[in-house]
This record gives sequence, C-alpha cells and structure tokens, in this order.
Amino acid sequence: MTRPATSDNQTRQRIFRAAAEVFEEKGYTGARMQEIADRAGINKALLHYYYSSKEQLFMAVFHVLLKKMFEKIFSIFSEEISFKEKLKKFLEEHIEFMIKNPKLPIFLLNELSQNPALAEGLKEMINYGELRDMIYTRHAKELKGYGIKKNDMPQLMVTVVSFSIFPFAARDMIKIMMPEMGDTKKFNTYMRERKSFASDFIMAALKHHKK
Amino acid sequence: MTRPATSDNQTRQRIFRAAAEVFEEKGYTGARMQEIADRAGINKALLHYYYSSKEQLFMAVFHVLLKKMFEKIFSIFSEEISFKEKLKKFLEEHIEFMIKNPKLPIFLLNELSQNPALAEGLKEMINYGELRDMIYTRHAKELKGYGIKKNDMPQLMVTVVSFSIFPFAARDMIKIMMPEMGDTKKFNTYMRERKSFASDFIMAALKHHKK
DNA sequence: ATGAAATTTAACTATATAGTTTAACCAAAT
DNA sequence: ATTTGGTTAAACTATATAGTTAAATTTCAT
Repeated sequence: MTRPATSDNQTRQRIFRAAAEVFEEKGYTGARMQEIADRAGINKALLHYYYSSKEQLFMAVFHVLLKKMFEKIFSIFSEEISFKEKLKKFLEEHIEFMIKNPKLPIFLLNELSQNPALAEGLKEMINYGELRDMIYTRHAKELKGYGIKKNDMPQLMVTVVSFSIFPFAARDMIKIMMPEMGDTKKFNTYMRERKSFASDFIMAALKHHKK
Repeated sequence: MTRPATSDNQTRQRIFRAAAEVFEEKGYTGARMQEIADRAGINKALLHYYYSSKEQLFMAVFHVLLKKMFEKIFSIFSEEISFKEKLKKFLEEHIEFMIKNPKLPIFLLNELSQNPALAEGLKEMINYGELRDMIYTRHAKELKGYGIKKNDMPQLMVTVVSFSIFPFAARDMIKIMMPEMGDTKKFNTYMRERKSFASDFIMAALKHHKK
C-alpha cells in the first residue's frame, strides 16, 4: 500500500520529459514509443506500465505544453501595468521563453491543425472572453489615445504575439532566406535584438496610428 | 513511341493534386498512399506505376509547394515600385494567396522542421543574397528617410511577411482565443481587413521610427 | 526475511501500411 | 488486327510498430 521510495514519480517524470522531447521533434505520427522508452532509459514494457497507450501519453504531454504556451502569454497580459510596459515585458519574457522552447510553436500548431479536437480541453480552462475584454477595458484610455478602437483589438493582439512566435515557427524558412542566421547562437541574438525592435516598432505604429 | 491519347499526363496531374491535398492535410508521416490513390480515383498499382515511392511523390509535391510559396513572396518584392506601394501590394496579394492556400504555411514549416534537408534543393534556386541587397539598394533613400539601416532589414522583412503568414500558421490557436473567428468566412474577412491594417501599421511605425 | 511494487528481458501478437505481382482488360495508334 | 501503354483487381510480401505477456530480478518499506 505504501508508496515505494523507488523512482515512481521520477520514472513517470523521465518518461514524460522524454515523450515531450520526442513528440516535439517528430510530432504524434512521427514519434516512436521505442524512442521515448530509449530516451527515458527504460524499456517498452515499463513505458506501458506507466502510460497505457501512445495516445494517452501524447494527450498528457500535449495538454501540458499547450497550457504552458498559453499561460506564458496570459500571465504577462494580465499584470497590472501600463500597456507600454506590458508590451515591453511581454516581448522580453516571451522571446526568452521561446528561446528555451523553440520547437513548441510548430509542434502545437501542427498537431492542432491535424486534430482540432485537441483544443477541446483547453477552451474552458482559458477565460479568453474575460481576458480580451479586460485588456481593452484596463488600457482603454491609453489605447484610445492611440486611436485604437475595440474593433482593432484582435488585429493588434495577433500582431503583438506574432513578433515573438512567428520567427520561431518560421525558423527553417528564415534559414533558407537568411543563411547567416543558420546557427542557433546567431538566431538567438537576432531574436534578443528583436525584443526592442518589436516594442519600438509597435509603439511607433501606435503613436502614429490614424484616429 | 507515340504518346497515347489516354489520360497519361492527366492522370499524373490528378495524382499530383490528390497527393498535394493529402500531404498538406496530414503531413508526410500522416499521409497514406491508399488515400492519395482514392482521391485521385485510381488504385495503388497505378499510383506506383506513376510514382515509384511515397518519398518520391512527396518530394515532387513538396518542392513545387515550397517554390510556389517563395515565388509568390519574391515576385512582388522584386517589382519596380516604391517601397510603400510594394508593401501595400504585397499584403493585398499575399493575403489573397494565403486565403487560397491556408494550410500551406504549417505544412511547409512543419515538414522543413522535421527534415531540414528538404531545403537543399531550393537554396540554389533562390537568389536570397541578391534579393535582400536589391531591396535595400532600390529603396535606400525611402528607407533611410524612415531611419531604417541595412542592419534593420532582416527584422523588417520578417515582420512584413509575418503579418500575412502568421495568422494562417496560428489559425487554430486563434480559434481557441477568439472563437468568433471559428468559421472560415469570418476568418477570411478578418484577414482581408488585415491588409490595410497591416500596411497602415507598418507605414505608421516606419514614419515614427527613431533615427 | 517478507512482500509489494518497480523494472528488465525477450519473445510474442496484431495490425497497418508501403510496395509488388500477375493476369486480365481497355483504348487508341499504326 | 495487332501492338503498346494505361488501367483495374485482388491477392500478396515485407516491414514497422503499438501493445502484450510472463517469468525473473531488483529495490525498498516494514
């Protein structure tokens, strides 16, 4: 009855992390249970002892990663600071987050696109309506000062997140067009420069926005 | 020796189109040769009569689609019009192109990310260095007027294309956050509004850009 | 020491799928 | 009419992979 002091949750964790790695790299259909077992340093029998099926394991991993992505975005947007500060902070933190999880966006977007039902679990967890209204309400004066109407919010929000997410999603296309950014170090430097480029760019656009 | 008046190239085309559809929807690993044959209205034997292997068929499809994507971008950027006009035209045409090919970006980005070698064929076909320098040289005065240095060009170019590509790549995430854009019609309307939003936004940012 | 859970080993089953084969059939060019 | 190449049908092979099983071994709490 007693929980044995052995790995247990440690093994579960090792499996989970290995699975997250493999799924992120290869996607659901490309991932192999054998490879997950190998990376976790165990065998297939034990893998199925902890997770009964590939699908179950994938679901566990996918939902954690999707939540991770959204929470990172939402947590910054819900802070009680000015829009300008929020924007700056978002770009700084989110780009650092993306540098640590560069494969996350393509993985999530691709799996979602191939199986839209994957979003089901999260639609309730995320109080999107709430947050969207909140952002505009909280920054109403500041945004109106820039001539941004409530109507413009979806365009603006998609634009803001695209600054940090798109280059990672399009990483390999950027490699084709700009081979000088081939290696990760240079690309990360480029992305760190993008923090201030993006917040300057967006603020400049807002200040000059037609009313 | 004479080309038979039968389908021949028509069948090849039907196969190619069916394959493009299935690969775009399911990706390489998710696609099934049987499904491609079914959609082309033929059987597997004939499919392999035209394309000896899944990989060969995939390569043919992938390269055409990747080229299609790049050519659309490049053709507009190489025209002899002012930067402002080019920007406007790019967003208009490229967003219409994306509306017609909404699954293209995720497909290309995902396959490239899982197999970077896929880019090999195209690196030579695309005269990236040429084009990049050309853009800055041709619009040197205009861009300098906006305080854009040659150094800023990679940031600016990625930004511009992200306006049209990102929302399609992130389509299913947008669905989660903004359920009112769930159906294709509303999303396309949103994207058509984005044409002018984006070009106004970018021009405003440039005009206000610190020198 | 004993028992229970964790883990390994290795062989196994079931299934999906890419690709093959063969024989027959059809359509059109000569 | 004969030939050639496009096409079908259906059964087939080979292989990869998810998942199972059972017996043996290890680990650890008691």
